[in-house]
Amino acid sequence: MNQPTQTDVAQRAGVSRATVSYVINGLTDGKIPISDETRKRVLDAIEELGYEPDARAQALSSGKTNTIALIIPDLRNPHFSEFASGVEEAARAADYHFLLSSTTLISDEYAVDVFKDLVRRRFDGLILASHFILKSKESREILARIHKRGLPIVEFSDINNVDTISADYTEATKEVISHLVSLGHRRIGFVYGVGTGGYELGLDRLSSYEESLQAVGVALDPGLVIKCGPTIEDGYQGALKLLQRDPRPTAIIAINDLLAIGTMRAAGDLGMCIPDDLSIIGYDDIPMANYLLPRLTTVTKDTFTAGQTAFEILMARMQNPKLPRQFTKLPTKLIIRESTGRAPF
Amino acid sequence: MNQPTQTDVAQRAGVSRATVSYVINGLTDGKIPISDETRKRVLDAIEELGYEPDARAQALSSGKTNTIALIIPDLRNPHFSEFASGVEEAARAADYHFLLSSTTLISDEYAVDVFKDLVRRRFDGLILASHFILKSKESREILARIHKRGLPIVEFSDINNVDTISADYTEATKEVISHLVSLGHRRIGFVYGVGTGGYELGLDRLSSYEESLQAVGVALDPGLVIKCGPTIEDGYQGALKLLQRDPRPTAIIAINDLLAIGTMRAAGDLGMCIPDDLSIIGYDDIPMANYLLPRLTTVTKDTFTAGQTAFEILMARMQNPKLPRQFTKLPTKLIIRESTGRAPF
DNA sequence: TTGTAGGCGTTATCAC
DNA sequence: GTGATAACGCCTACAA
Repeated sequence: MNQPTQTDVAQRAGVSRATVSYVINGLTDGKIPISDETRKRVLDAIEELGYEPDARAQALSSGKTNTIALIIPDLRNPHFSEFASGVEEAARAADYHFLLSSTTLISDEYAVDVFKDLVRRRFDGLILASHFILKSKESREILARIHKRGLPIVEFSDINNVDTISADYTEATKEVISHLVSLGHRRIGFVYGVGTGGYELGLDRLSSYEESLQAVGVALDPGLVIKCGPTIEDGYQGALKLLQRDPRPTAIIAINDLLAIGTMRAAGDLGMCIPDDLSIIGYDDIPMANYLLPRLTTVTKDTFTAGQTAFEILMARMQNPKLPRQFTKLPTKLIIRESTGRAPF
Repeated sequence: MNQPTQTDVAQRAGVSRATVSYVINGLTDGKIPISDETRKRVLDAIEELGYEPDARAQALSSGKTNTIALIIPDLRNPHFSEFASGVEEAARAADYHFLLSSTTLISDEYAVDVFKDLVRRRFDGLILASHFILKSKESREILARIHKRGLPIVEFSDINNVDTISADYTEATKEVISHLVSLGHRRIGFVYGVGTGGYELGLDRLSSYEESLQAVGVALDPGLVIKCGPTIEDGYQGALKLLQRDPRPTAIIAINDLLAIGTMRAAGDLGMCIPDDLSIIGYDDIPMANYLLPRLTTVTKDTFTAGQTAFEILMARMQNPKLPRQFTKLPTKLIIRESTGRAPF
């Protein structure tokens, strides 16, 4: 691409390069050392040439990249694309460039590549929604290094010594359990996912599940907990296994809505009716959840807003690196819809 | 962020900056003018410092950004995130950086901003899956300008004089219609979306719908065609309207699976059973389509692969700008699942 | 085999 | 008010 440069603009306007630079970003200061006539000539030249400043050169020269990076595990999971949209819009509103990468559910080396690639582009702040990449020693090192250099980071979990934003599922999961128990459920299955590198997702929800169950005096049955992969199909397979046990669970909790959808399908394939034969609950409240047949009971956390919030925390840290470490807990709430009902027997 | 620089590496290894540069990218040539001993010293220094070259400086200096950009309308539509994933993986495999932006379903000015932002970062090639932004005169100008400068572009439609990749829905839509007609349907509704700036999506499918219908001798009824927005909720509302007509359609075609899901929900809310009371067909075959209750009959086009293909076309163009203009038609296919059945009356 | 020097498009610091 | 000039981090002849 051969975009026009400042020099082109300067020539066309018959001024020096520095003057062009002043016109472009000098007016932010109260001091405006440029005559109106000159300024107009420059602006006209910019307009005619379709000049846009080269952000790379600006960054190089000024030391400010004006860029934040976001790493998510999978672009195709609505939960994360929702989150990413929130971050993107907030970043753009604050005039930040936005680099989005997904580690995808491939391999650990892939994640390391993604990380390195990002580091090469340089950025002023990082939002990390991928626990995955922390599994590999190499990426942990990269992360530790940039963190030590003072690069602001907001993380979605609690692994490193950085600002943290996470959903607090404790209360909501307690609600989930008491909702189910009050409907007569006692055998409550749990489906959770494993990502790349064996990192387990939803352990927070799992422990809440166990605690809440014990709190209401229901004995734990390890056979009711299924660990599977992160895709819908994985959820489907996991639920299938769970439902073929005897006695089978009368309700299943899945750690996200995708897995819950797989679970719904599994129930359907076994000829069960939701919620009459089986109650199902997910987490995330993806937009689609409210349009499924039946509408999915789920735990919401307004993921789009979470993305915006993550950016705000990052922004605060970038502006003031000395801020004490921030822990942000997002509120979650059980949304009771149509996929839960009385226990069948 | 204060990453170490080439200079740091050079000092630590006790060599000049140029030598470091050679070690980093000189070995790709057959010519390796560096002694093994020196090379090792340099590589060690890189390792110890955790040095990663600054891609911006590299780009500035070499003139090659090694970056492609992708613009999609909405990150939250599984169809596009699928496509984006395909592009991202292909790009990464080819060692290209990848800039993803979504114009989101907001405003036209927003889209222009996105576009300008991208131009500032400079890139070697562009994949444009957002017709939206072409609606605004300003963005058309930007696009025309960078195109005139010889920047390779692959587009998802046929608007400009660039390489094009698009799905050919003609055959598949013909299949859709004959499938429905053979099941006894005569009143077949059609739900399509309108994006930002009034740009109409799915006009190709609409005209195929009309032609195919006439070809089998079914009279067109404009009242059976509903134009709505692009979200699930829009599809829901649109279908609701359609279904409250008298006589109501016995089948509905939605131009994408999201709208189809909204349609399914609308039917559900009106107490209709799918497919006994109403048949529904979508387009895109998003992963979820095969897990819905009932499984959605849809027209597939392997969107992930489409993303990879788009990148390959772009790559070919970048390597050889003189290539004749490429038109790539993606094959589509009707996948009959459970959401279509005999007409009820 | 290695080092020197100029340039990529900016910004920022000086003089004029 | 405006115009040189030195960085920024890297690449690439060309010289040593």
